[in-house]
Amino acid sequence: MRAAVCFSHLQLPRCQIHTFTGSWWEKIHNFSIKSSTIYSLQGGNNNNTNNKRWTQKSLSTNTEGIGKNILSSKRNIAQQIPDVTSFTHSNLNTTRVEINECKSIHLEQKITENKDASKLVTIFVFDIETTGFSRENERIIEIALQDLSGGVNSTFETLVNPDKFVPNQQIHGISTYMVNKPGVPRMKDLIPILIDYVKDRQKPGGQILFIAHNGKAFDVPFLINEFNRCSFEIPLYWKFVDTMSLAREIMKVEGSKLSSKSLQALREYYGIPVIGKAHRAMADVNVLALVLQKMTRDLKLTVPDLLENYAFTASELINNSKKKKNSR
DNA sequence: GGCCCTCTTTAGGGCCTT
Repeated sequence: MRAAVCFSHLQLPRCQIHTFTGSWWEKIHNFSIKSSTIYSLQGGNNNNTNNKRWTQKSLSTNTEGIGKNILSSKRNIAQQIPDVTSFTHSNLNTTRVEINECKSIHLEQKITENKDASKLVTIFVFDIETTGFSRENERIIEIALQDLSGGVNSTFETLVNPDKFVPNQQIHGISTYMVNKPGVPRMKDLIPILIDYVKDRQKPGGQILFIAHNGKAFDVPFLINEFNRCSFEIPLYWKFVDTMSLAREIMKVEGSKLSSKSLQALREYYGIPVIGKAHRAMADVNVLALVLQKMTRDLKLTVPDLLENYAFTASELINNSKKKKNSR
């Protein structure tokens, strides 16, 4: 089994990707707030509001450096950003001050929350290869995960013994001989290892987010079926995001030339070179990690945005499926 | 199978995943 399960050890090509992905959420986060207006208090004693000066900080330009400074320390906001406008407390009526105070609290809280939330979420891009499309009749034959935080052991990939003939070798290049042999783990043996691996990567008190392309319709239901077949349940705290939803949003953007929502079309759209053999799990994971970066940048999405607006759990998927079946 | 779009919603076709 050990021969087949592979954890990364900072091999050069992967390391390059991880270095890139390790910091890109922060860049996305910076981008998302760059057009915000931030109000902060400057000067005076904190107990004497009459001496305080309300300063409006516009972050609308050149965020590459500025945004990083903002995120690195809220206290640095006033020092790093040139004033656009400033006015004293005494020039404002009470209502205006209250509104500004609310804005200040809200925006600074949001920045802090986004930053903290991003740090607490372990994001895995993942992909599976299977013997076919039917989750009932087909089996997983390869799984790959990439923890976007990077670092040692940030990738996990393994072939899986399906105990059946592989009829679609022409798609992924995985033959019956490659997987139906000793040393290749079966799903029931692999699941506990996978759960432990994910748990090990989880930050204290943090969340787990899996991201897959067409995951809602294919990867996640397939995983659910395989877990059930092996008498396991997908942990309740695992959340999933389907990048197909993001691709649809990209297509709606005015002027978008994206004509298809397939992973290959997205790769070409963003000018990402082919990385390894398409339809091998880790190769597709590497591509999706880069595509995800581009899409979230274009849609100005933060990690909290993904969790709030796009994430779903396995149980939610199961319940929705049941409701739809009952309504037919 | 789920989702979206439309010549739709009491439906059907196409895309996407292997």
